[in-house]
Amino acid sequence: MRKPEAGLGKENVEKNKYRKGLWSPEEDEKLMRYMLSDGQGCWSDIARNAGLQRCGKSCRLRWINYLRPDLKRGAFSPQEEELIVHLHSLIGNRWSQIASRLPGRTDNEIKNFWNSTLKKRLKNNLSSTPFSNHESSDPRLDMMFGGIMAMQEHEIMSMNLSMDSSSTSSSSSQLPFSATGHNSLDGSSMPFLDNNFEMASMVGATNGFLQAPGGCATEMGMRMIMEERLSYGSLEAQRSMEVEREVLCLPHEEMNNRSNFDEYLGTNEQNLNVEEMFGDMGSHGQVQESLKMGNEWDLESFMLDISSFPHFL
DNA sequence: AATGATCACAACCGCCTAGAA
DNA sequence: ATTCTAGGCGGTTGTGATCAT
Repeated sequence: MRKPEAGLGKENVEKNKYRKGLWSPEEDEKLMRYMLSDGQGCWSDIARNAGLQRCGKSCRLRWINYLRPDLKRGAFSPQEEELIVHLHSLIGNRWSQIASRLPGRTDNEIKNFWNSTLKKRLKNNLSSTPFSNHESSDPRLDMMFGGIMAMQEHEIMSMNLSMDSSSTSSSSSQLPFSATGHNSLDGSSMPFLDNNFEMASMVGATNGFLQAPGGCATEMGMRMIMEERLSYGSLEAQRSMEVEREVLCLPHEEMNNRSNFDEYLGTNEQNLNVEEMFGDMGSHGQVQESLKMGNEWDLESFMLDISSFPHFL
């Protein structure tokens, strides 16, 4: 539940000047008209000049998420869904980054779609069998997932994974891993039992990406990544990883239709490094910081750790 | 028809960062 | 160097619509 209104301090009096809640068609029209005719200046000025009793922040949100002319409306296409799942498996809850690869879609829209639809769908897939009813193209993959999912809580906790899956505040979202070294893999937040499926994003992290803030990669995403790995020879595996890196740097135009995207995946062999990939995410320093803290995680150590489980490989 | 449950999505909140003062 | 402000982001909540009973 939302916190109750705080007392009537000066700040609250200031805040109360502004209207809240759903936007009326009149307000939409005012903002739209102002933005299309003279949409300049900071958002608080825009709010004032457009004659709205809204704070600038609210206007910004409304414009970005609803009024912007270039927004794509309607249901997500299967290609978009697939792309969201894939990108999420790689970078987690970085909705704005995911949205930047889906022209006409907003981070809010994708986040809502994920939380209300995709997450549930993936969860249902998971629960229909002891592990999943997903038919892997490679039996090794099913063994691997079976092994992972069969891990007991104490076994997982014994893995020296210092990751922060709390992600309940955006402060944690600013750090790829917990700056405090806090290991949130306690009994209350098992990576495979909550909605986040942390381990999947850890595998994503092996592609050269850091684990997403708050984890939140999916089993399906993990499978997609691992299937790609297994579908290539060892030499090809490296190329696959680079292709994934490329995905996150695709210009919008490349994503506009699936055929372009497929063609892109099939032909582009450029090398990119993490700095290039994440340069626009402002996380370069965080990447370095995370590595300094010794919180990095890699597939090899993951494989070593889980290879000791009796039902694995 | 009434009511409660569920869903989808709009909007807000709190935090962070960058840049200006 | 510090403070302030705007903008950006992810998490969370509110609300209307739809469905099930």
